[in-house]
Amino acid sequence: MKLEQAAKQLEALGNPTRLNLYRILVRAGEAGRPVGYLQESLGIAASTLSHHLHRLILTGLVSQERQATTLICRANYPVMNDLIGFLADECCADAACSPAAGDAAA
Amino acid sequence: MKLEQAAKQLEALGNPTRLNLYRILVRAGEAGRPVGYLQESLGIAASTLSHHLHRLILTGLVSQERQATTLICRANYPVMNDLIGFLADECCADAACSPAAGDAAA
DNA sequence: GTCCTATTTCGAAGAATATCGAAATAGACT
DNA sequence: AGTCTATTTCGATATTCTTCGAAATAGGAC
Repeated sequence: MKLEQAAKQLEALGNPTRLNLYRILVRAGEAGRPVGYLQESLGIAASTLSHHLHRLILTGLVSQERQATTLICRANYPVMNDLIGFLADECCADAACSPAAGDAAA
Repeated sequence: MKLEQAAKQLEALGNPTRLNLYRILVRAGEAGRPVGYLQESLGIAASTLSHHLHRLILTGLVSQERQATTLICRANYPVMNDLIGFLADECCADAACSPAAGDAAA
């Protein structure tokens, strides 16, 4: 993954409203959630939600599928995994990276 | 980790300049890198770098140590690990989350 | 075709961000 | 004290983000 791409995805998740939104979708699993449900859960204006959703979709973290008049939103797990992979990769590239590595000083 | 905290850290990493900066520090390992080195590597104004560095430090992702007139910056691995853990956690909370899980529908 | 629900797009206002250069501070050396 | 290097703080500007309500579109039901 390119750094620019990763930065865009991190930025997309780096907003409390969007992270919350994304979390709901992640926890919803393959079933996904309709936009209306998300709007009620988050308690924000529909237009605001649409805006955030759009950003999440642009980065590939979320996808939508139409079911009649309702739009179902789903978290895109592979994309999330790539992103986590990027972070972990950078972290472990040249350095020791264990959760409790307190004495790794040169 | 709280969602607000995670969002702040993700936002901090969600800027190409800062992600690049952070990557350099991560790859530098325990040795860290002086601010001046980072400035040359990134090719940005010292004041701009200082600003970004400050944001990274505020979220706990980076820490500094003074060595005479030089400030050494280091990536804070445990914080990064917590963040990755948060993402992975959210991802795997209620849903199957394997890199190639294409048929995990309910 | 008209109506109804679900969702997005438009337009706007205020807040926050990214960036820079100039000036200020921190620490060491003479 | 004076000077030199390293880094931050200040002040300003252009850009981007967040949020909303109002109006437009998508799809189905009568």
